[in-house]
Amino acid sequence: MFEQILNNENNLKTFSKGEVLQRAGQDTSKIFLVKKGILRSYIIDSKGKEHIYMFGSEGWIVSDIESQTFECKTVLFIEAIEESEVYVMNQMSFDHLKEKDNGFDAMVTSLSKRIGAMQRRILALMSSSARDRYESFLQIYPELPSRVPQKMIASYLGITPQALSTIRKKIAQGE
Amino acid sequence: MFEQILNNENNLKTFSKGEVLQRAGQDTSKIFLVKKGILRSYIIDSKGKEHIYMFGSEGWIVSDIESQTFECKTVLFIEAIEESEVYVMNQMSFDHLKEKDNGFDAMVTSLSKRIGAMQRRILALMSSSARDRYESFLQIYPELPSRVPQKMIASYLGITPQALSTIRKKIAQGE
DNA sequence: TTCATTTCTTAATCTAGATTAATGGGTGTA
DNA sequence: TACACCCATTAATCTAGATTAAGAAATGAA
Repeated sequence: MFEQILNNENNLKTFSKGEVLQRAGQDTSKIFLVKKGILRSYIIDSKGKEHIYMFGSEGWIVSDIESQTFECKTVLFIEAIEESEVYVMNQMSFDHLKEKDNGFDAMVTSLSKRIGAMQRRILALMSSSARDRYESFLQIYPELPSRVPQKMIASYLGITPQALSTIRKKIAQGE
Repeated sequence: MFEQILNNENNLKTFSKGEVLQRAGQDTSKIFLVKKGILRSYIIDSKGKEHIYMFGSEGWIVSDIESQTFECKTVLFIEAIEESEVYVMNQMSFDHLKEKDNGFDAMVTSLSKRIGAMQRRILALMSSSARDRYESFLQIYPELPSRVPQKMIASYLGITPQALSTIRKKIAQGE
């Protein structure tokens, strides 16, 4: 959606597997638009445990929107899971996008879609079992399991790798 | 934020306590801006259990943004917890808002704020205990406990009323 | 290739919160 | 006043998933 507007090579950067694009505690969050590869954003809780907030593959925007909107320190880490090509913007160049043709419209649509996805996630976390969440995850992101290690999928689902392993086993055996 | 733009009496309606403004399974979601009172939106899961997705008091917009954006059937119920005065819009009159002065800008800001709140909620559901979530709830919404029954707060936190009751007891006794 | 590191699996035990059930307190109504 | 209904509390039991620990399989580096 923003690709055409953005498609210049100025701010296109390549990150290698495992490279951290942003850490928690920074003053402002940059905005990352994934051209190729996969990013993950996550928090580290008081016990030192990682919880994946979202994956972003081709076409997705990854950013700490909360810290950006409220101008407080970032809470999310952002890291490349694969070698990735990413457009890197700061808040200023992002604001610039709005002024362009249809920039606002594209932004409202993009934000609304994200809210829709988050709504589903919140409702699922509150009302579905880990297994049900895993099965919807497979339907919504069929390509991710082959690109993302299972322990990260577990972290996204809000469970431990061990729990995911037993769920997978039960599914493999006749349900 | 939208109040000035919207402040005409045409679409202002009053709903009494317990009245349902919208049910799941409808074709389109209306958009409700709360002038006075409190609404709640919730799903009913496959076991018939309610899960509160959000509360909306004065100044909040309550709507099923997902169904609206993707033009699919509504999944959320919306109900008045108190007698409430609410501006009722459909998608068309909402689109109209964008065209007005600063309409787009206000919308992007409003959507970003909501995403920030949802981000916190998702991370809390994944990484915090029920008690921690209750304590942050009290900080963020200090006025709600006096206006909303506890079983609804429990439903918002994703726990049972019984569990909330024991948490409250422990907090009341020296932590 | 070998060795080291990380990931995945399996199993035993533990725990936060669900479920079930019973009791007492409020509130509205007749 | 009494009755019905809803809400909050307390307690006993149950369970999904966490924790801990150990071994197997995959990955990567030299």
